[in-house]
Amino acid sequence: MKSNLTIGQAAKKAGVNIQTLRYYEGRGLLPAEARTEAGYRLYSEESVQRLRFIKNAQELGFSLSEVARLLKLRVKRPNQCEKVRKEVEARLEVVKDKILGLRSIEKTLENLRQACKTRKISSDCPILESLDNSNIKGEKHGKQKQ
Amino acid sequence: MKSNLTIGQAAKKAGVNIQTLRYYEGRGLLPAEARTEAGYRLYSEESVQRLRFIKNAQELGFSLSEVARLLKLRVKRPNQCEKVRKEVEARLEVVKDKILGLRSIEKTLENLRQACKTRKISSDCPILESLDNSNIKGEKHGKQKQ
DNA sequence: CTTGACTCGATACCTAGGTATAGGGTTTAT
DNA sequence: ATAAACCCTATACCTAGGTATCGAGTCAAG
Repeated sequence: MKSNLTIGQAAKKAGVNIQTLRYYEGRGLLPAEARTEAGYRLYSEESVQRLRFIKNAQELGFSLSEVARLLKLRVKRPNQCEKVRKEVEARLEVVKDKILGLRSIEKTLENLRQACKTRKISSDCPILESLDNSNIKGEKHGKQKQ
Repeated sequence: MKSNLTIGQAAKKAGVNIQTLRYYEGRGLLPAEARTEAGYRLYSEESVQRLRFIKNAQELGFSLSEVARLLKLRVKRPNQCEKVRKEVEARLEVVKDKILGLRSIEKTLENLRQACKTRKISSDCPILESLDNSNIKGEKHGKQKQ
């Protein structure tokens, strides 16, 4: 189905503000698709899906420009494969780093939950143990000495 | 060790701007600890650890107020256990949701990488398949209105 | 055919999270 | 003992990501 929603309907379906759609269009995150005779924007289901993707990705710590990079990923012509593959690898690394960071927090929280059950006092801040100095992530911007 | 760093040293160690430390202090993310006679702030290793935690957590999509909630988690007195445990559960749920979202993107990217290798054309945007309606969690998106 | 809801583009405004600057005191190395 | 390099508070400014408003056109219902 190619539902052809008005901007208001699309916004409602995606759970965002109308102005946000126009803003995203300006930023190239949402294609400037069809219009009615009168110039009203028309949206498809895919646009709604895109909106939801954008919102979800933002919650995962991606900026709008990072989201744009993710949305651009696709193999349009076979000879571009290598270029796309490289970009996919790069995005994948970022995603995997984030997962590691979250896993680390998750583990700490689970330990803390356990500590709660056994009523063990934690004098210092346990959450600091996750994501600490031993920072999992790439560290390509240089480290510092102690 | 209680290294007692100046604000500049602490900032450098954590890889952030000096003003950021003062800003965080204002927001209650960083304790307003000791000062020298002249009123210079002094920081411990733990403050540096805190700064790094904050920065990492931001990359994972936590706002500063969410970071504050994470940093407050600890069992101070045994009779507060239940309250803490509840908050831990809540944070844990958020973290697990984020992990699911990222896993979904990860999987899609890995499929795409595979598709690259076999030079398979993807006419529509594959990344949209992740995080879509498949958004496992409880739909807290309630708002709009122009 | 009018009225209310909706849309348009353009512009102004807002919040979060910083970053820079000004004016003044402190510490340190020369 | 003086200049460079820090630090202080306070205030101004900046970017990202929207959100609200304005005047004007459009559409659907009565």
